[in-house]
Amino acid sequence: MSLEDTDLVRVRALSLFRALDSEVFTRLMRGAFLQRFPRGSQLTSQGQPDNFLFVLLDGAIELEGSSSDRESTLALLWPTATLGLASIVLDGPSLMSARTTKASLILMVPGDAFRQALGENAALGRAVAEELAGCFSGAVRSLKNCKLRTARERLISYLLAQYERQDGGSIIRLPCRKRVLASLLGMTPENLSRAFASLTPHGVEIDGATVTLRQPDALAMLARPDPMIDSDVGEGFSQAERERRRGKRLAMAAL
Amino acid sequence: MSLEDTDLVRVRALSLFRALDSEVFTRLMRGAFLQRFPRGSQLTSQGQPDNFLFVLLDGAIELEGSSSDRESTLALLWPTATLGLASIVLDGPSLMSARTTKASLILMVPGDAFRQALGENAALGRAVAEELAGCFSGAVRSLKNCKLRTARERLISYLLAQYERQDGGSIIRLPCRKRVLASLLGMTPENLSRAFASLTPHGVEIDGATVTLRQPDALAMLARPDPMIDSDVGEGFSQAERERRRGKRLAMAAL
DNA sequence: CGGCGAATTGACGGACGTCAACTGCTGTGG
DNA sequence: CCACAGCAGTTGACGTCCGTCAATTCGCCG
Repeated sequence: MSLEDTDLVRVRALSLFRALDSEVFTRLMRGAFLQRFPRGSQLTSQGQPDNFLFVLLDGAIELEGSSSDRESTLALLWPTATLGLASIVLDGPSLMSARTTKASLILMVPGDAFRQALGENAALGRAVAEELAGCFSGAVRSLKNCKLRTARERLISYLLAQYERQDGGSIIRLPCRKRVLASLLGMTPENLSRAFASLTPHGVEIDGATVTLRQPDALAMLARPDPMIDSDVGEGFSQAERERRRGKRLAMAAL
Repeated sequence: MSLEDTDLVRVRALSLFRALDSEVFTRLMRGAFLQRFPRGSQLTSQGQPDNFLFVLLDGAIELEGSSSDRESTLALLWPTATLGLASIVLDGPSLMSARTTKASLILMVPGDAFRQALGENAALGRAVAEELAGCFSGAVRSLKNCKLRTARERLISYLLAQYERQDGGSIIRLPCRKRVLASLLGMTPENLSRAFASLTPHGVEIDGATVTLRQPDALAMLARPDPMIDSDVGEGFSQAERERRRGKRLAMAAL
């Protein structure tokens, strides 16, 4: 599939590419192409070489780590996130396995062209550095989330973070199946179910993927949300994606 | 304290600075200075602004995360590691608290000068991107270590990683107090003590900070070490530091 | 309508944290 | 130089959190 203008504009607006000269940008995009993937497509496999930088334009991606037959969801990606930047920069193996959880539209940028441009262009270098610093920051927050909180606290913090982020008052739509959420939060589906049940006395009502928080303040007392952890935990490591959300919040605030 | 030539040579050899023009390097170093810190000095505090890039030339640093009166050691840094790169690049708050665990010699590079040079110099941009990609990779490995293994498996993997890394045959010297190691591995000191005890039937002998592995192969069966996790887990997120170790291993292999 | 997977619920067990007591080391000051 | 305070480490008893296994229900899609 060729690059349509509307898609190109969206890519151009990403923090990774925004500061680039038109000439460098077009050179990068010359080798790039758009691809549609059905739900469940494996994009990368942990430990395998990674030859493309992915930009998720539409759909959803699950990042998963595995070791000796155990698996865990490490993050979920939404538009407009990037994937694989660290592997491309280091020319090393993929850190995580990635697979689409919805039919997705993905821009694929060849890694070698990207690496070459990186060595030649200071603006790209800076943008990549900022993006990777954001990835690192996200991973450190996930690590703290995992080491400093119990499973129940992680669930509460997750719900409160979604509550802050989504606009619909005290009503939240879970963005993924519960078993995926459980893995993301580092627990079993059974335990997630019980944790949800234990929150009903605190004003949490669950109906399928719809969760209503009747007493968010009471929940905050149970988990002590922490801005140095909760901004965007487990919601992908991509700075571009964070920016998109920040922009959305600002746009809403302006109304 | 002023920059001595011998120290300057060590800094110049770091992957972060190696590819730089002499002119850019000297400009960066013009505002930099060396400082000695006694054991226990607080270098950064989680959430506080971070105005220096630290380069640990001598000593040791513990990185710690905290949230609502709980604390956890996230990594240990040895020479020649860098600290604070992500915060400097993003001009944001410190992600973790850092404090020296030994008397330390540290090069402090002003953050604003560094940020400015980053925007102007492609070689620096690339070096920073690589360093941060390494940091991200390290953090992701720590996250997998935490989510995919039990406490006992983390200990075994840690011992095996140290065993691979240190030269002294099957004898390991723990690089930190056991309570710090426990926190790094995500367990309590009591539990670490019990985990050690449970390994004696498998050829692990403990004498203070000295650990002897009589049957490393048997240990590997108990934990299934994984190269996509274990390279340098919890041993700092700095690429420069990893390189130093790789160099050491290569130098040893050459003997 | 039938089957499959997601989600829930219960019973059970294991891993790990907490509390307390005890030991040994270390550094410090009389 | 030694006494002693204080902390690191170990060990035991106990409780809690959470994983495992199994049974059941529900919704979805063939």
